Amino acid sequence: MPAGSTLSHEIAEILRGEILDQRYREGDRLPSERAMAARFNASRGAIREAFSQLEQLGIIAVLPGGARVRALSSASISVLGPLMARGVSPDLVLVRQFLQTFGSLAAQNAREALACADAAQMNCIREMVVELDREEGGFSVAIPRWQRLLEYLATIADNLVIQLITNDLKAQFVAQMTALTIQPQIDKQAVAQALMELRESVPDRNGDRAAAAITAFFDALTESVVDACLPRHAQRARAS
Amino acid sequence: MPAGSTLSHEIAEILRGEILDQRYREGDRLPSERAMAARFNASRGAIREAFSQLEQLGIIAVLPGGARVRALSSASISVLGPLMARGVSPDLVLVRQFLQTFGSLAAQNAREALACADAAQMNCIREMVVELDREEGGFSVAIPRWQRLLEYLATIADNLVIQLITNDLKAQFVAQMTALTIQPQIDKQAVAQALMELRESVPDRNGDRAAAAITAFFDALTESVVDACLPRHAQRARAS
DNA sequence: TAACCGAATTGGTCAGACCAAAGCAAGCGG
DNA sequence: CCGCTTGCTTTGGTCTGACCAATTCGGTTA
Repeated sequence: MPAGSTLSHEIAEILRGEILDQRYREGDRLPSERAMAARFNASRGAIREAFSQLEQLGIIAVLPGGARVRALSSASISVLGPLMARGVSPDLVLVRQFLQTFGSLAAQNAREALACADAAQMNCIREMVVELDREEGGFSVAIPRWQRLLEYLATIADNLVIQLITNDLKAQFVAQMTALTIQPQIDKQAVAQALMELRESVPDRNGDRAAAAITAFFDALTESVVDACLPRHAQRARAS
Repeated sequence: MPAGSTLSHEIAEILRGEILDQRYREGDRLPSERAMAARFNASRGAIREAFSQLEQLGIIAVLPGGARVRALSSASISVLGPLMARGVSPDLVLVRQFLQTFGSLAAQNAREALACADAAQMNCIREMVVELDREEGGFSVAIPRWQRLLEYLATIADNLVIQLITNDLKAQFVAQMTALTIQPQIDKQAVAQALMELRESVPDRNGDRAAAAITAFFDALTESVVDACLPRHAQRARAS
């Protein structure tokens, strides 16, 4: 995981940025390994390792005759982080898409969790939902509680596919968000509504309804986060 | 994407299999690069490239002192394919999880698509839904139609995050499924129900309901596929 | 027993070399 | 003038052997 610790990682990082910035267009042939070695004052081995990483990222295809830039749409999730971080501030469209997607997966986790939780786990869920209802503290207090609930639901659902995806997504996204230090003004009414639905759906083991509640929560969260980001974008536009 | 074309890819593939088969336990140190080079009768460079691929896969961490096996839960999505294919037939739990997850993402696409489609696109969607309702042909005719609809919804939603995820998922999964040649007996009543909900929700632009319909479809699909796989598992158990 | 130190090991990088395949341009024949 | 073949050049894939810094590990010492 240490990104820029070794030379080959650093080189890969630089090239990744250049490719995501469209400095090489899709289908273009990258400069040869030897040329890259000369450019970065490195050995061919280091370049090859960097290329190998970019290949795993899905943004280049290295084949005899030259390495070629692939379409962004065929890349791996791991490009999302760099992609979001490309500009001065994260791309709002991507932020929205990320939160919505994350919400869908969380909702699915809830669905599965309610379908397979045992009595003790159901109790625990109910307690966490009640806990969520206590209103003291604002955004910074409520969010960690939601996180705990969602993580617990994920534990119960035990869906490896979702877990692997959210791993990747978190790795790509959390760094961006924590660096933002924004203060979202979340729509309390919408959250209260979602919470009520959640509280009612849990005892009934109504997975679909719980999923809908979590989706509603993420809808509200998405809007608030995007809104909170907007001023920064205006700021950036002014600066440039 | 050529998997076993080069030596380093082949080595990576072998080692990946051994790691996923738990031949090295989590946290274990892998044999050194030099030892691997001796084992595979290859150069250290080739081994290093193979290790680099496994590192990008998230199943090992290579750091000074030795390469260590990481927890499966911290791996990348790309291990799902090899993981499912490990046994003689795909792991049913993973198949179920995969389909459910895929369904969630498809449902989210539908939600977003209905929220942002223009008039022409709405028309197109409506037509495709009607097309779906024509009952001639069985599973093998209906599925491609659903695929087209879902893909079209994905095009309209234009959610890059979901697209990248489904890219990975498809790449991991499709190979497994097509190799199965199973004949799922899908619950026609459930599908009809979902279809009706879909048909009603589209004109209203009711994204939530459309999403629910698609989720319901995938629930039915999941059950039918898993059921269709069961005999094979029994067969496998008998054989071993 | 516990802290310490040094030798062996390990990953990271470099240099130079060879091969097979792909790319390319000049030259040939039509 | 066009099209094809030839042959040179470039490119990726691999190998060898070497050096460095950091980690590991075993034996020694307090």
